[in-house]
Amino acid sequence: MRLATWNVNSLKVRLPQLLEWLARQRPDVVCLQETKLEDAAFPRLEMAQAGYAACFAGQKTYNGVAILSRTEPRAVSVGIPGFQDEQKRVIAASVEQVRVVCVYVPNGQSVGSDKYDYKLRWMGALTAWLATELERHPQLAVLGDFNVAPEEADVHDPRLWEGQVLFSGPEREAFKKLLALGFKDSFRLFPQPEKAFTWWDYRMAAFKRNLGLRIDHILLSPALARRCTGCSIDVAPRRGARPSDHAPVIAELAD
DNA sequence: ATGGTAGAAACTCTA
Repeated sequence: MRLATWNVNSLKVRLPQLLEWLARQRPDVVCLQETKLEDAAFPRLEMAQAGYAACFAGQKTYNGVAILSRTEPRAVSVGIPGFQDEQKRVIAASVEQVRVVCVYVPNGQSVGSDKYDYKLRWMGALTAWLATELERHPQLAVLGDFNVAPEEADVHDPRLWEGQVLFSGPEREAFKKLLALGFKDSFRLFPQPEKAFTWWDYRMAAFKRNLGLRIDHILLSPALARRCTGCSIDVAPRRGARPSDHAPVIAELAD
């Protein structure tokens, strides 16, 4: 089973790129973030024609998450239970025997801002919820844009980013607490090239200079981590015309 | 010293 995540930064704009990428990579499950679409505008038909069922939770202008899957997603749930949030950032569904959680963690804007506090509260609520989900669903995968670079190796210039949003101590600690539940960062289960990133700012020719961060992750429960045979970042879509600022990440699970 | 770019929407906010 091939599991993927991609922050598309507007599904409306990125639909042609997504369709081309689906045809090339043939993933079984794809978690999308920043769809920026109300549910009525979700391109259900185009997805069906590409061979994918979909569940989605969107809103106008900002946020919005979706799960595409080759087979019909079951037991779909939206949001973090008990955590009041107007922003559409979480959708979960069962696909075959795997419980899939798609997350779009708040960006946080800048350290000390209201949005940063919201990000840390949000990550705390996510962690508490996932602790219970792990017990309910041993085969659990959490995929998405976490807006946190966990380690120095995940940042093009750790000294420059020290203490900055996406790499600050409290954010990295919050991410560590998530891993402490038992999840594995699938990317780090395997040898990887140096300076492997999933996001590059649109500005200052950051992609061309590979000034990126690895903030999109595929976390696997212990049972799924044992089945994982590979994880990689596909930078090809970031090179193309009118790209998202994020590249997709793909993990492979043995049957 | 607050730029640089992209997206959505509406003359600004978010990332």
